[in-house]
Amino acid sequence: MFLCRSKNRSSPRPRGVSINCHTSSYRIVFVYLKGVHMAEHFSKRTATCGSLTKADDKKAVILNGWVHRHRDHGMIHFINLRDRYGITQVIVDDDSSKELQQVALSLNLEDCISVTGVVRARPASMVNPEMATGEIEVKAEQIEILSTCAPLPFQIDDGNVPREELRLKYRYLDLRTEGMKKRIKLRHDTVWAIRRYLSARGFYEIETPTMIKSTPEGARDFLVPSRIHVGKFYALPQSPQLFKQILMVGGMDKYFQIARCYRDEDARGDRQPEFTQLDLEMSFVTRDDVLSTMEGLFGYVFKEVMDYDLPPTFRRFSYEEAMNTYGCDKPDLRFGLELQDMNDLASRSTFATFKEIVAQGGHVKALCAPHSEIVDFSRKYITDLENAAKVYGAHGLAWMKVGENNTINGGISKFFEGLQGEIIDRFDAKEGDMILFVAHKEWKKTCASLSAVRSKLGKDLQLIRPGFEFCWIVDFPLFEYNEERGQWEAAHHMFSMPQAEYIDTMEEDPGKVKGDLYDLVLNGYEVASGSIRIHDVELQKRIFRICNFDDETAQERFGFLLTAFSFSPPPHGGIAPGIDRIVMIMAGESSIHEVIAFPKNTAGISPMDDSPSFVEEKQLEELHLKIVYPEKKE
RNA sequence: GAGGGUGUAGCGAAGUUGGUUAUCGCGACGGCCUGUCACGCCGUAGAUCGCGGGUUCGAGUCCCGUCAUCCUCGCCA
Repeated sequence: MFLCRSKNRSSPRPRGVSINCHTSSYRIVFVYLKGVHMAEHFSKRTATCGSLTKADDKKAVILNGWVHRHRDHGMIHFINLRDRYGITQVIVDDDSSKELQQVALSLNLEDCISVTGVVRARPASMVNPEMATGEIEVKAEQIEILSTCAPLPFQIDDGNVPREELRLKYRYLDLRTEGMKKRIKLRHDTVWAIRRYLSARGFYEIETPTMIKSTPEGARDFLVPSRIHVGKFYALPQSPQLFKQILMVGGMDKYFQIARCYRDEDARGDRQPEFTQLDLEMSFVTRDDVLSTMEGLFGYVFKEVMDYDLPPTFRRFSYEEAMNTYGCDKPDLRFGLELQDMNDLASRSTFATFKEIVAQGGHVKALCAPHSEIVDFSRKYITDLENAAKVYGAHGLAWMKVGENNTINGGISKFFEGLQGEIIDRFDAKEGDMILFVAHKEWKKTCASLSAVRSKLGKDLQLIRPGFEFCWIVDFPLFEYNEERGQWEAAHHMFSMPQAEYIDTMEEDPGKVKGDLYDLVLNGYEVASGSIRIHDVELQKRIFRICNFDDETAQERFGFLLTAFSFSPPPHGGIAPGIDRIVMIMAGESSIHEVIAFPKNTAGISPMDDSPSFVEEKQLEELHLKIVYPEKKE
């Protein structure tokens, strides 16, 4: 295409000057630069919009970018030209040619242009200290409009953030904003820091298939129909779990992968149908090896990417301890408000409701909200807290206030005659504090409800310290009883190792068995989950049986793993940190959408490409599929 | 599957106990301006108030339904 015009190369142009040839529907521009003759569609940049400084004074440059702003003062135009690297002020004034002034006049915001010109240092009075390139500007000699911008559906850069629906529909415009660029860079930096760290420590990055056999437990699978094998389906992986274990059997020793995972469940602010995990597995390790590898990794990543110092090791809580102290298994340690067990005092009180719940084996827990200048502990506010608790099953939220001279008053205080001293001591409560109680037959619901109250208080009273607080939650129960299905299920997954002391007798009371399981928690979010795996076929089969998988079913579903495990698997374990969530927290955001280039909305729809969509009848025929629509409800 | 919030001009918002011609900022368009940097000044256009129905003399406002979207519970080994 260019060859036929190559003869024009014989007429070199002075540096920075170009000629537009309108010999075809597009422009061909010939640029003479650094002694090289080239035919190009456009004047290619010699610098970026963030790179020029005073040291470049008088230098001839070409910049490519978008018109970020255009200030037209009649005989002088200021054009803020933007690219990924920054913004540079371009100037067109009365020295400029009529043609150039004409072009400047015709510029619209977000037009993509190429500016050929000369850098000049700004006089002291015109320096803009707010701008990285505020000490210089580029006097334009020529401006080419590379492409024009249609009327914008929303403005690219200002305080008015459009509703997310629009941002997602026109994500390419949204990506041009400073915030998105910063977050995409943060994600890139994070992923590359991870790769550097792990590779330097002997980990191999290995890809595993994204079309795999469907495994029925856990979340719903996304299915991919096979055209060749009628009636058969691949599944998209919920995680590379089985493959990474098999990589260990294959002697890969240390593996990681930035892996896309798919779960067909309802989305949330911190959940997408497809998401990215750092999947990682190691051979010949115990739990503490995995934990310290992660501590080292995140210490490195946070230092490299954010210059933030993490402690060399993270606090550890057993599952039970975390639940009893914070009410949940992903506590936000950036504030206190620890829970206290109140069963003893409740049963010594005259409060029938509490006494009854304790007598039935239930739980009464409480926390102490400190006196606050920000929030008035009014009846209305207590009702707000109560509603937060009720979402998680609490029937109500009881309260009492701490008065002067170690007294308690209001709410349920009258039932605690003679116990006020003990209550106040237990919380080290001060005048103006409020003590809040949740009582429920179920331990988990008591914890979860009061945890919701704790979270709301943390936010409302502005108790949350800035920063990043990691912790480990360990010793999770290995099994959970599913009331609905009337059977035991793996709390994490069926490949996790029971702790040694439970192995011999685990069939007797599966509910008591603790696993070699661990979660990594950051600022109240679960950001990683892992375990030491079973590497013994017989033990694996016993776990399957407890989870109501008979040998035949287990063989059918996981036969390939069991077969692999008959060939001397090493002891191994691993973990899978969620990249989206971690980068989200690093970015100080509350939705993973903000750190994903093309996220789906809460309904699993991608507003930009409008997926999912119907397919051609012919495609269905090839796959031997027929859609049976659900009947509409009356 | 359930509960809650939101929907007013291209974008972001205001709109009182229901009451005249629905307001403001940004943007767009036209004009003026030689040092701005969120430039400034003058002017113009732009809204079936998500959609459908109801109550009322009168609905952006009240009621019912519906759609979209966000948050939450369930779900997410």
